[in-house]
Amino acid sequence: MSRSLSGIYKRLYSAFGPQYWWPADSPLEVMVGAILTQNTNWQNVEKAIKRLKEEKLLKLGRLHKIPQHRLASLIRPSGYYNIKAGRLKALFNFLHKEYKGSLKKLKRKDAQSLRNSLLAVKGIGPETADSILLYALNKPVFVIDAYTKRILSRHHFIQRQATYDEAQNLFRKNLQSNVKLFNEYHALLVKLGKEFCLKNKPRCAICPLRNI
DNA sequence: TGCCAGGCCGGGT
DNA sequence: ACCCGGCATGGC
Repeated sequence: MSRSLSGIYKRLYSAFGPQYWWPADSPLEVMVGAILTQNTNWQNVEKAIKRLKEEKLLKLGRLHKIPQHRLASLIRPSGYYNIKAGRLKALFNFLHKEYKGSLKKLKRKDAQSLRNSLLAVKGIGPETADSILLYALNKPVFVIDAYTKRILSRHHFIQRQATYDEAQNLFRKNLQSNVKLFNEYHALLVKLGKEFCLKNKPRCAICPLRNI
């Protein structure tokens, strides 16, 4: 039974319980965090977001106005700060221009066309786009990240070199399309990955999924 | 101490 | 269509 994706979900949920993702106070904060966490430890992202909050800057109007170099210095703890400041600016520009900062207008669009628009923003790739769709806009889209791929491949659900779309299709075809499920499942996979499925530990004797 | 973290882009084959 | 170097800080 655990050798199915829904069985694995049940096992993970039993082991770890709800993860309460995404840790943020607003959809905008989710979007900012989604870019800041690109190839970056979440702890560092928290430091950067804390600095933005201290300056009361987590509002689209303010973020859209501040100079990029100032934004870069504020998000410094998250690493790649010059690159990320540019990517954030591209996102803010998109939100401001296309939707005048209106979350309602954004959410009205269907997931597919929204995904395409997000992917057209420089600095937003498939994982960042899907994180925004799922965790900021509550669209039923499964997020694939490095942990998810590593876990799936180590348990022989996909090849090690499988593409993003291949991994995503696996979930899409084997699970009900459900925002709450996709939210919790991906969060649980990250939790598992951080604790038991590290890059430099190819075999893990105590993985909660070991006997699937 | 060196390795790694909730990716993505641009240039080269 | 892949493959690779670059981007950078902070924790263990």
